[in-house]
Amino acid sequence: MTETGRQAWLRTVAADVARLDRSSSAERAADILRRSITEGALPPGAQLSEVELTEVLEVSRNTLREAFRLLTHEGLLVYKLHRGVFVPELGEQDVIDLYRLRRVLEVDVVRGLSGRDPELPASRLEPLHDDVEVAEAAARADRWPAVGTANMRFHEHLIGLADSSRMDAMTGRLLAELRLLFHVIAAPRELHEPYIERNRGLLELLEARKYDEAAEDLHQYLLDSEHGILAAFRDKGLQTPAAT
Amino acid sequence: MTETGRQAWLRTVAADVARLDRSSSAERAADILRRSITEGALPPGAQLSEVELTEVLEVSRNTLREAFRLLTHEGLLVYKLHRGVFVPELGEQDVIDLYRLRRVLEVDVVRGLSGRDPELPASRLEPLHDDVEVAEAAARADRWPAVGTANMRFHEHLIGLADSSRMDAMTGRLLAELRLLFHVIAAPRELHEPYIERNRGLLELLEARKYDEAAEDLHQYLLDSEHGILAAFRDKGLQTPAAT
DNA sequence: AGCGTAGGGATTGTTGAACAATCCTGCAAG
DNA sequence: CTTGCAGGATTGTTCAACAATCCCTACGCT
Repeated sequence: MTETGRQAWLRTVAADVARLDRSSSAERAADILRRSITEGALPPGAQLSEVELTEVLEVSRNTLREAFRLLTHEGLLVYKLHRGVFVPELGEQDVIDLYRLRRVLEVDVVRGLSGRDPELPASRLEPLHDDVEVAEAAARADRWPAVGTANMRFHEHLIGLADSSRMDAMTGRLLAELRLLFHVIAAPRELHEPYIERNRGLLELLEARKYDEAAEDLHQYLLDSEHGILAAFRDKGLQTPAAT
Repeated sequence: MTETGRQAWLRTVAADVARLDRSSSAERAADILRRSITEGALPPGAQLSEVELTEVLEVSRNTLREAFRLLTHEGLLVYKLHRGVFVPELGEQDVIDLYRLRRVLEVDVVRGLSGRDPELPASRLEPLHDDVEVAEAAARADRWPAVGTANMRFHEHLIGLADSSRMDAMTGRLLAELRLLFHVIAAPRELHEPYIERNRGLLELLEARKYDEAAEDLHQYLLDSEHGILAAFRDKGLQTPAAT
């Protein structure tokens, strides 16, 4: 095992320990709900009944409501007063909003890599490398939702290069909302396939330390991705839900 | 915290409880705590005891915990599992992190004003105009914390020009955290005074539709502000608290 | 003395029930 | 067809009790 490989393993273990350490019932319930939402089991617009979920998740209503609050903060649920919690229905306006923020944050991170005092160690790019390979393997197995997950993780790791905890938190939320959008699109292959190759290309630019070029590439990448999602939206005839 | 200091704070809260009759209990409790934190009555690092606050705020522990969650989402409190809630202690690293995000977001908003299809109506700048005048009036009355509040509102309204709900939410949180930092700085006048004039200057550039020039000005503005806060930090000998 | 460890006290985490407030549904009157 | 009004169901809020965990102190060991 290489030295960097060992460090990657240690990071994994440390992450697991941290996950066990923070085991509160509300967060466990939130984890389960988060997966149900991001994997599409709970479609946009669905209502989450309190009594029903207390039975399934085996937690009290108070704890469940705390889990709701956590997910509300992540943008995966919305409260409607005296009516309950729902999986949000995002529209074209949300796509535009989300991608504007993605472009601002991600492009700035890449551009900021050029002026670092200690130059970025090559080992920092390994998680990105792994994500690309996972995506390629999933594509060969025709598992397109897994490709989408790997692509998203690529962008999370990309933001992680900035060493900004607040950027990490914001990105986590943005990508969670983006995942909501993916589930209303019928063609996951057409949606995700082009970006496997583009992620690899971006990674190669980063490895070559051509940061400004990479930033320009990423900017166009995100514009294209936004355009693709908007086009899929219009094909499906989906409209922005009426604001309450 | 000294015993007399704590009692003084408790009296303040009790007065607030008597004055505020409206609104739900959880939000009312959150309102009182928010003011206590942003106005400095609860210093960074202070622990908020549940039983003590239930007595003072006259709510149940569950309701109080609900208020804690609301404030946690705003970045004004942090949870430590099985240890309680604390007012976060921010350090130099947080200043750098917060200002990096402020620069990225605010400068992008201003730069994005140039390419709008319907040009920005002059009326959209009115809130900014009001904020500047409020700050100037507060300065004449030597009310420097109020100057800081008005300056912050100026930047909130600036971000609001982008019509992005997600940027608004992020900015609200960033500025709340920033306010936490102000209270460990002894000289509010030196901290806030220079930016009254700079806000007016920035506003005039916006009114003249010189958006690129305004973006450049704002960029330097935020660099200077960051530098000032970091300098004040080092004068006080404050260090970044150890990460848990 | 120094170190590790077990117990006690205090604090937080979680639960279930109870009650109030609000929304939705269906029906009847105009 | 619209309006108004019960009735039932769901959410909003509170409370008190119990379980789990942490911190601190005192004890025993080397």
